[in-house]
Amino acid sequence: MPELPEVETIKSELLPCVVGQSVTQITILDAKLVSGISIEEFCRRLIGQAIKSLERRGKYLIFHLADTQSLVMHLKMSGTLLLNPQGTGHYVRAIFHFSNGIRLLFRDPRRFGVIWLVADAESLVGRLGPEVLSEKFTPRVLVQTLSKHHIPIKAALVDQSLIAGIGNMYADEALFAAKIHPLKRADTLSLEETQNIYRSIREVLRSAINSKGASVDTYVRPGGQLGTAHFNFKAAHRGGKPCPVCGTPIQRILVRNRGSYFCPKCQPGTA
DNA sequence: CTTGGGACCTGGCTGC
DNA sequence: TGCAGCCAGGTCCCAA
Repeated sequence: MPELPEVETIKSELLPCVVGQSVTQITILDAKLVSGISIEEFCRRLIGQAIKSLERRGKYLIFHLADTQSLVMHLKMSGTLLLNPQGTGHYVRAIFHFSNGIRLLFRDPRRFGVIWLVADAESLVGRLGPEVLSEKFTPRVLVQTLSKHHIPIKAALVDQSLIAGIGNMYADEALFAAKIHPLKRADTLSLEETQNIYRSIREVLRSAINSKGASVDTYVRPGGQLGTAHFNFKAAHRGGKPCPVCGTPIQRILVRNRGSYFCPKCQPGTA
């Protein structure tokens, strides 16, 4: 599942291959992939454009183009970007060719991913909250944000309009590390609990970036290698398995209709 | 306005 | 073996 560490890894590994290059040819294999404009217009406006820079914002990947348009991609759950893979393989929804001969494939079995070509990327990412790893996201910001919402802390952490970048699995990992029950209401947390969550979020995400993301499902790096962050998971996707701290079986519940894993002994609480 | 839950999508896995 | 049903989940949309 591409969350912040996965998209950040993709950005870093794509960057040296595409920045400074121009798009020479595009093949769209799934008409649903491009949002807002026709395939014809998409290709006409994009072909010949040089990639000026590559940026991650939340879980969005933004290719800034020389003419100030932006090519924006969201991989959603099963999207991956592959550089010069051997063969083509299944589930490829688009192929981009670059002036240096590189081919970039958008592979996406569940077909949730979306691509936009927009004049201003802010129209898409402007509603996101502060970047979770940026200097703007301070403990004080988290305290103020959480105090305004009477919703489960797990739901608050994955709400991109509150904080940009945290997804389902890393929210579970951060709450495990902070020993907070996922259903505890955001506005009922103590200052100390919130500060623990803040530290845990940053640590979990930085560690996952160092591990090049978590290959729990379809995620692979652009070169095809797996990430290794999932080997460090203590709660996420470990239903029924022993808690690494106390041995109690990790429990799975639904929070906002999303599978949520936690240790009922280390993260006591409420419901 | 706030909060909660379903829809979208499909491959892989489990259990009868 | 075959098949129904569950599970993965980011974001949008609608209902209470």
